Amino acid sequence: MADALSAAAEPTRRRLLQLLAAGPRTVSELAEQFTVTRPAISQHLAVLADAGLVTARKDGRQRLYSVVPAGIVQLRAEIDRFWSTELDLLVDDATKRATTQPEEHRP
Amino acid sequence: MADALSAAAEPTRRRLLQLLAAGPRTVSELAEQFTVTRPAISQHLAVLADAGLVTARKDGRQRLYSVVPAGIVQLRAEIDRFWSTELDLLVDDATKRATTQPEEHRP
DNA sequence: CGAATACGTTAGCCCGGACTTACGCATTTG
DNA sequence: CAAATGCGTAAGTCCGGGCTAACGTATTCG
Repeated sequence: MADALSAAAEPTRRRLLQLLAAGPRTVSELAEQFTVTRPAISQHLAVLADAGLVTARKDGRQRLYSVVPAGIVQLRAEIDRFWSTELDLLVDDATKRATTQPEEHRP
Repeated sequence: MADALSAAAEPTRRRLLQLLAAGPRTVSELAEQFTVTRPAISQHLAVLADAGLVTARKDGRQRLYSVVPAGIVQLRAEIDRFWSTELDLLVDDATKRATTQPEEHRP
């Protein structure tokens, strides 16, 4: 099982996860949203599946892909582990400076 | 300026950002923490700089790299934009099931 | 049964990315 | 000034990732 964050970071797969977050979708439905071919989408889905982020169940001749909640939790954990407290403090600092002290550049 | 999330997702660069979050570091200090060579780290730092996530200032013959708060804010925004409400709900669901309803699998 | 549909899979291409080695440049130090 | 240090950069290698085209497979439908 590959690194969930690396798998999810790729732009096309990022978008796929967003689409699947709204509910299960077939491969064709997903492929419609992109300019690349359907096989390309299938391969991206395979990467996401390998990372434990999505799963598919057969439905007639369709394959219905869904997000795997446990995988999403895992992904969230990876993001949070990356996003250290120090980075949070930097964000707080930056937004505070931008909102309360807009004129701090003096000669 | 490249995609901040794609730039930050790469494992080595992820780690670089974490190290820099703790405070400014020289290239050599950073390179010590990795097995790859110093030029490799320099190149990774260049990618992060291109994405607006880090910056360097000259200090004698050293180059002191620091995190750019505005870039981190931008990165955070990208993550949040990716992390849709639906994904949040899935996480809530999954954790709730795991903590309050551990025995929900019945025939 | 044969055609059509909805896939996954394979093979192959190609480009980019991660890496190393070697070098060049500025700066400090003796 | 010369050596040493701390870098960035250039050149070249290599491998993997994303893509397409073509094919194989299961399922549905006429």
